[in-house]
Amino acid sequence: MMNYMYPSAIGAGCGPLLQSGAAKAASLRLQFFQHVRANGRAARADVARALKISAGSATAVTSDLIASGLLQEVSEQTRETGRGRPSVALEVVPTAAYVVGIKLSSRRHCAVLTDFVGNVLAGVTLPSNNRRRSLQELLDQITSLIDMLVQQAEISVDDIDAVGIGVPGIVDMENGVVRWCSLLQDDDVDLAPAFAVRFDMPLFIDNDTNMLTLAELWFGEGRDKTDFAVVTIENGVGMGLVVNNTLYRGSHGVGLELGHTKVQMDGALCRCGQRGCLEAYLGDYALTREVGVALDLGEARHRTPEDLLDLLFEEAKSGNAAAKTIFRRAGRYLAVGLSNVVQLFDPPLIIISGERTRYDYLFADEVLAEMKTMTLSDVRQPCAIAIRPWDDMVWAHGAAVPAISALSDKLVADCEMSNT
Amino acid sequence: MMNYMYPSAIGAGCGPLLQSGAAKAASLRLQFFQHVRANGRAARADVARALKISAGSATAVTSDLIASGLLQEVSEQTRETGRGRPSVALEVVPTAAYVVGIKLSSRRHCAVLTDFVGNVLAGVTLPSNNRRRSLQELLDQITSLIDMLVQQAEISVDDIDAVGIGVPGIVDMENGVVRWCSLLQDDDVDLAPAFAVRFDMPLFIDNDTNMLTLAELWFGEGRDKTDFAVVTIENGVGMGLVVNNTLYRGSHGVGLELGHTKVQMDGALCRCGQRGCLEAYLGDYALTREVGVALDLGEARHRTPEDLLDLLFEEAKSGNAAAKTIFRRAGRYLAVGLSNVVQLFDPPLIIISGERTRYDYLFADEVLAEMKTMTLSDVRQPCAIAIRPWDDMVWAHGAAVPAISALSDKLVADCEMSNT
DNA sequence: GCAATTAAGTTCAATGATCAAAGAAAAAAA
DNA sequence: TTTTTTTCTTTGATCATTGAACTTAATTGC
Repeated sequence: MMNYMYPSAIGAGCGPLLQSGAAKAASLRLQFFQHVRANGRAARADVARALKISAGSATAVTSDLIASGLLQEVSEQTRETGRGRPSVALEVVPTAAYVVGIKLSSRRHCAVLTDFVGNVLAGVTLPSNNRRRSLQELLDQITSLIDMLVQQAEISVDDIDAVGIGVPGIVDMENGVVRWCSLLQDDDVDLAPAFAVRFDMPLFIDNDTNMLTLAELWFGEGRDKTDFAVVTIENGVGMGLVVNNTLYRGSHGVGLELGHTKVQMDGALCRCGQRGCLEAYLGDYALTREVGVALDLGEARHRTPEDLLDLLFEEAKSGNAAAKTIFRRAGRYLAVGLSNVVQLFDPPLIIISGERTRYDYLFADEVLAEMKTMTLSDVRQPCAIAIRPWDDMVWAHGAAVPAISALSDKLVADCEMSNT
Repeated sequence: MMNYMYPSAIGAGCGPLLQSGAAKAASLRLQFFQHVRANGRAARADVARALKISAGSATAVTSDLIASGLLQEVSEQTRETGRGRPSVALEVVPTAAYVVGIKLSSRRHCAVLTDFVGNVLAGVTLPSNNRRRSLQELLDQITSLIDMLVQQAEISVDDIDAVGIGVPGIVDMENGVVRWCSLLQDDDVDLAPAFAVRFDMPLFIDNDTNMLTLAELWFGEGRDKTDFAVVTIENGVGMGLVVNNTLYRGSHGVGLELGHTKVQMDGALCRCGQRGCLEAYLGDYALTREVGVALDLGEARHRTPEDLLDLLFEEAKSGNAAAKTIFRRAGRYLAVGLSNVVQLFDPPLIIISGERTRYDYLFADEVLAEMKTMTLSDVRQPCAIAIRPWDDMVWAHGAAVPAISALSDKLVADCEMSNT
């Protein structure tokens, strides 16, 4: 007993070898700025209390940030009660920077222009298609989107300070390389470097599901949660995860593939080649597989899967029992997939989004009830489920987040330099 | 298009509302101390380079920590090469504190005494049983364990500075309350407060799987990973998750229940009442269900499930094909469960531990190969799997981690106070 | 209408953590 | 023995932050 030794100790000592991120804290100016942005408006005294800093520091920091044009005072008339000197609200200067967020997909591209506060100033879409394209073609499409935004918002391209793009695929964020993407002909495409040749501003790319998750963290219901999950149901079924207020990306940047978790040993064949994947029961090809049996298609037989699915949904809504069963079955598998997320991760909230959310049969009360049964134990609180009405713009909005975030870090750092 | 608004914005502003943990960084003294502990030994100059602080700061911090009795210089003779003045290694003073880690279970309790560096000085076990007991009985057993450790290590109880306990159940860490535990008669037992009545030292309690995960993070293969998962196969199947060097506990403190993820829609009945849980194929009752069919039991019929399982394993090892099939089938379901973890979290490493790891049929090459097939895509790197030889002491060792960690924080903070 | 009260914001000397630079110490190499 | 190299220490300087006193601007009560 005395000679117990931990089987595979790595070297001497104990404790984690890698410094946790908490090692280097954000500077006071950045914290202050972020707090004001998060609250929309906040007085110096409010921020001082929240960040537990002295009033003097608040004054100093504020004057620096105002001098750098990042914050501004707001003349706030509305004041019902309270004695003392009225507080002066501060807000982020919206025009301090402009940022573009883009969602690329095979159906249509989507882009928004936001100001420094994240407000959407313009939004445009561009038809896309299923064909794989070259890097140059994609860059042309990106350029078109930016041009359209510039026109709509009546600004100049030079006013834009950064761009974020979410792509359906696998991304090396560090180097701005698209490792694999259904839209591109080639693998390992140097998107960010190529972008830098055309535009004089930084480009941030990431997986599109991650961008949507960031949208929820920055603008949506995730804002007041430290941990939550986002499930996207589109062509495939993806997942985004926020842990400790931070997007978790997994170790290989592949994205979290809820669609390829197995819900049935030796189950239905999935297009990934495996059997029993959730997607094999929830993907469009899975649903349309049985359309011919449920519906008398006639000439509709040759439509695209998407159209077939819409047709099936119409039928189900108008009472076709066979069509309903197809959705019902898919819903049951979805319930299993979601319950697995709850069991494995125990989040306080799962947000479901994506194009397919319009097929509300998937989220019938009975489906959610089923999920609840599958996760409920004596002790577990039920996990909240939020279903987002589908909107492409949200993805594009989320794509702007890394750009806004990096830009704020940089501008606040510049402010620290100059006010020394 | 212009009137796009995020559907459910929470108040004004944007960005996460809760400050991420990075807000308040660890003090330099604490960082310095942690670095020395993590490396076992380190010279001032090494630490200064690693933490990117000046040599002057290193000297100042070191002298404070030495004065407080937390660090000490080591006369290091071994020095092969190098010019200049030889560096003076520093190490944590092992005797600066003593800590006890305890794992409670229905088979046997287990406890270790460690010094301040985490070295195990003594280890003891105490038989347990399946009966539910009162808080007082459990406290008596804890007292016995501590007494035995004190005797073995020839120290006094007063020398112990903190205790950590891992229990199989659901725990409210904050308040030291055991919400539910298979060992206790009652729910919501105030273990830590009751402990405080008997002993004059802090008690830290947590779920046992979390404690094992901490053992891997502090002493095991997880030390050099920022993210990894630990899967425990015992009576049930549990999981621990480390994200960004920090143990992720889930939002309800229920523990991450890999055992109750569904691997088969409408599958085998689980003792939780659901169908298709992984545990329904991997738990002891699942394996022994078919023992009667595979083996001619005779009088062995009335043995405990554990013994039956050992019998089955012996049979399989000596070539019984039917017995082998039982393990083989369980192994296949385990492969599905693990592949789901990989798909959902994409960790670089999964460590498998727990009592059942001795049934190596579960981890036959074909099982791991199957798992690999189920997760492999064109782009995903295979996830490393490490199988820990089972050892109760590791769990107890991990139970000491929160105690050691909290103690270091406190002692270093005291050091900062005194050296002002 | 006028003091008293309350709270926000400002100013400024004091603090203290950290650093840069210079120097002392201890070894190997020339 | 001298030079080089690296570690460690010392010291004065710097800069972010605080605490406390002060100013400003409002409400409340007489």
